Amino acid sequence: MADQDLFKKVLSHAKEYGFVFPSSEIYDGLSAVYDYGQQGVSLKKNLREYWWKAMVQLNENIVGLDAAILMHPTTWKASGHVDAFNDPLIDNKDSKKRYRADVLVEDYVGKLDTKIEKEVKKAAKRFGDAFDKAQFLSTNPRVVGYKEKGDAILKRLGKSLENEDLVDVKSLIEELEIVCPLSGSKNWTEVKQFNLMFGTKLGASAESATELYLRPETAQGIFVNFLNVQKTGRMKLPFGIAQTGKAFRNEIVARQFIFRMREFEQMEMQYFIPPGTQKEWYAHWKETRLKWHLSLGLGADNYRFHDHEKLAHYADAACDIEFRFPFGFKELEGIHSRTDFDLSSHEEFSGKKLKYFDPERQENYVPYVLETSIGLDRLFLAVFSNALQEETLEDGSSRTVLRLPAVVAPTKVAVLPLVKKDGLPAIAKDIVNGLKWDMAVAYDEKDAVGRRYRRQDALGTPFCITVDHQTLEDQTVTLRYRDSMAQERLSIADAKAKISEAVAFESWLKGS
RNA sequence: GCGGGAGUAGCUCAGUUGGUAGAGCGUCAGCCUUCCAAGCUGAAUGUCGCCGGUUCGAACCCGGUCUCCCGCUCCA
Repeated sequence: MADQDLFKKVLSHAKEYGFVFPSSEIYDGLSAVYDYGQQGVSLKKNLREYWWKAMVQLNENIVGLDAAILMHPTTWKASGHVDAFNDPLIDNKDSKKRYRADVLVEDYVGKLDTKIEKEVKKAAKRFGDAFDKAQFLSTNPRVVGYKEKGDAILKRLGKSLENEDLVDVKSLIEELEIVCPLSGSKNWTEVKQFNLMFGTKLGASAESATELYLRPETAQGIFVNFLNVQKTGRMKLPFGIAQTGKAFRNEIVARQFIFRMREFEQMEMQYFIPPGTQKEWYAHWKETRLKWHLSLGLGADNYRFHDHEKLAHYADAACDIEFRFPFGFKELEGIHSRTDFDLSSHEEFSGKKLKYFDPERQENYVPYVLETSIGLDRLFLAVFSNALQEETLEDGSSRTVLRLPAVVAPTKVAVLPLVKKDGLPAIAKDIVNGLKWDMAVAYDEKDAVGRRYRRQDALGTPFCITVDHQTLEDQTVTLRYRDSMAQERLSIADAKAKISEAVAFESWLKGS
């Protein structure tokens, strides 16, 4: 299937079988916001659990946390988001290209610097060995003029940005006669401020209200609780804090179904380590996280690492684990070596010490942080789109099957009476009642059994148990496998044991 | 935000030069059926994305708007 067709199929299957719906659809939906339906909520919950168990349950030194979405506004100054998530943007009306207004001005100043360098080169050639660069820079009138002009521009830009005086930024661009690099045109729109963080207010009345943000990442909730957890949990470095939860970004363009949403769920683990050990822990978590992904069985070929060339302000190393989505390789999880940037910054802004006393080193220090951060919705999309297959059978007919990893499938087994009479439904319902304490189970008696199998295939149910007339005599049932369509006859207890083993967390994660 | 494409039943789509909407699959009820969809009978479901305009009359023409897909742009 062509990628484009596959993606369309993913969208309609997700809708048709109750996995994902557009948000508030009866009102035409809300751009880049989606709801998870009766099937999707289970798949999503199971994926979250699969991650949580691998992180928290299996690691003595990793503990959980559920921080609030709303945080003290200074948090986002300390984290750098207030600066980094606010971009003044300007469009060129002729080329239709959008630029960051401050970058345009900075590039202009960069050109002045280039001119200065040219003058220096020229002079150096002219004067030879007698050339004194420092003196030349401070005395040559042309060079001094460039330097002063550049400094004045940057100073004015800085001031305008600080005062959020976007009109002056526009004036600056006009006065400097900056042209669009592409079209050469000076036909600019107004400068607009784009804030990637959602704002809201704490307090009912307008006068007394405090401006708040919906968190753009869950990580900061972990950092501000670092000492709380470390002290009350008696944690020793290295240790980790894991958290899943919603984050919000007011993306200018949000696209590709649930891949980039304005409201999304992150699963993050911040690992606190002694300074100087970040390289080895970075390597460790890269390997560990890839293994975890591979344990889901979506195929090793569908993953790759992408190392970041350009590093964010907080990182000294960073990479993504990318997955082959229907629209190409895209980021699924990020692994960042965040240094001590966040904790140090929170120390500075809060005035509180966020240090750890290392009994081995006999010293106090701000720990370094190694972050793993995965988008749950992206993981959902990866698993779902990979699982959806249109299969041609030996007899030439086709079936739609959702080959979800059994450990995360919304329903583990469907119990089906072969026919809707002769007491078979009653037995099937007894089996359902016996199984439902241990696993998610469905019951269906409508239509021919073959059709019911196909319905379960489309929902990703890995097993079906069928009750027939022989069951009345010897208590055996048919266990039917989603992936192979094979069947085998066994006792109810044996069927249950087989299914339990096949859907067990341990069966999937152990050894990976 | 710009450009291109699209929006008709749960899903995929048809709908003639403008004359009050259809198919296939699915769903529901019943029949028939002893293990892999597409057997029989019957039924439900649409303000034709939304608002406005032109017209005697609009799913169709015009304007606006919302949403989705693709390409730019953006994504510390």
